[in-house]
Amino acid sequence: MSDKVKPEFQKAKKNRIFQDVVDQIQEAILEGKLTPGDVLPPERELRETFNVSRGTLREALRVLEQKGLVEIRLGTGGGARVKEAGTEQLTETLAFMIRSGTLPVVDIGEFREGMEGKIASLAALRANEKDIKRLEKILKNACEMAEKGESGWQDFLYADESIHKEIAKIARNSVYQYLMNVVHDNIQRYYNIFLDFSDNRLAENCQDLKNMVSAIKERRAEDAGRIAEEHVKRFNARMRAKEALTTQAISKNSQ
Amino acid sequence: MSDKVKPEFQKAKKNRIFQDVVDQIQEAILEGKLTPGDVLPPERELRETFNVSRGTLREALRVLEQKGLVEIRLGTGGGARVKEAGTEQLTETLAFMIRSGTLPVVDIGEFREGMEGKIASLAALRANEKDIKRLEKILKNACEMAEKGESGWQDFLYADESIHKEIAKIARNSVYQYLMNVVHDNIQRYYNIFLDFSDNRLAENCQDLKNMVSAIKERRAEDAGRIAEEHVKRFNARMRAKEALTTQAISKNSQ
DNA sequence: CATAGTCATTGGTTAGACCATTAATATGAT
DNA sequence: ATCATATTAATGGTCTAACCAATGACTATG
Repeated sequence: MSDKVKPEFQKAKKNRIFQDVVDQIQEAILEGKLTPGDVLPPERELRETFNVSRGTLREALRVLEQKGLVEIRLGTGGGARVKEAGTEQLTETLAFMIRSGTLPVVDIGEFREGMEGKIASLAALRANEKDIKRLEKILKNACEMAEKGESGWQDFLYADESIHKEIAKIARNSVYQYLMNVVHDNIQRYYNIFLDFSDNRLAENCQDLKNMVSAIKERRAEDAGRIAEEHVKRFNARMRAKEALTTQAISKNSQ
Repeated sequence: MSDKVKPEFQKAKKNRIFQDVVDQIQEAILEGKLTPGDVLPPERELRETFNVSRGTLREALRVLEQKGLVEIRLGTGGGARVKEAGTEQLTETLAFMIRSGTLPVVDIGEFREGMEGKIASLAALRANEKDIKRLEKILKNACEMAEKGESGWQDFLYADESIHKEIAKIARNSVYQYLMNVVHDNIQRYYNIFLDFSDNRLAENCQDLKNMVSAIKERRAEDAGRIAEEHVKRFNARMRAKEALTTQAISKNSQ
């Protein structure tokens, strides 16, 4: 039955020397032989170590830099520093996939429904008093903005974003927190451009937020999750409707 | 209130020429001026177009290649081809973050609980007859393997993976489907190494799968989601327990 | 003591050459 | 005529050697 095993190997990309250099340095980082903050020797020295030309070495450094593994500084005391593993790289790639349509926005929206629900549930289970206080403070601010009507609209959107991200933080799961941020920055913020005051239904949204925070405060995890999910679901439905209208208008114009 | 706006600009990375070349080509791809399959002119020609040295141009190409935007072939008729936007890049980055511990495995496990639940629910809503048939076929195979006891264990694991991925496909959401694959390949497969026959509780797992498929078939979305979530939750709990034991044993050894 | 200038270090860029791989084409044996 | 083999042109991969540009430390000068 071993013929069922899926190899999933990577194509052994030619004998490219710079790739070998990349692999060696990357491996050193993964094995902890190089840790964040470490500075690699100057290019002219590394060139000798690896016994490659400077050009080849630099191609390797470009790849490592693009992978987010090292950061390169200019001038005296400059050079390639091993970076703290971060999420910028992932974020950039995701952003590109969204912009280019590789990930359909409807799918992302739907994904967000489930994610926000789960996050709210977890937050309800894990919030401490300090968390609740911060949350209520932001909420108060948001609703004040909402009450100002159209003039407070932009600020409400900003406060709304803060609340969602704060809840993600309270859920204390780095994966959810990261995805939440990236989705918000690439989808919600994009959608908000097309929103106008009437779309936003400030009072309704504000009430949703209030209910959600209450549920979290009172540790009603299921409720919190359900409210959050419904909240996002309604938003998505409204955006889809708007999108359909836009598409319709465009196809009408192009006739 | 415009002082509240979060800029989130990127550091204007110095006057690096190759970066400018990267930006221009990337922009051309995003704008559709370059579409997948297009072949860029040879390096020696591009060098003149951008008025840079070949070395600089090649550094730009390395970055574009690393970003997954182009693929470079050798020999006559070779060159840089614009690639179909894919997920390999994202996958590689994620795999690195998991391997390096940037994303804690417990967080990923917890994330998976929610995700698998949601996927099962969606699958229940969207499965057609063909989907169900495929699913039942894989299920039957999996359970036969399970009944063989220890000898069928490895095959059961493989069939189990197939079922989960098939359900993700049925859910018809590219984001969930992608995340499911990446998590499975990087976490589940990793965990499986440490599993032994007794851990796997073949009969219990098989029953879970049966219940899940039934729920999907009968469009009981809530049930399907709950069963899937519980299934993963139990698995995670078992792995955490095992991990704690291992850690304990290690610290005992190192004393 | 402070300010401005000098200089060594290190990444960024250029130029030109040659090597290695690939696919098309020409050549030759059967 | 057909198929195998050798040639060749196109193109990426690598090397060498030089010079430019930014940076920070050191030094001289007021």
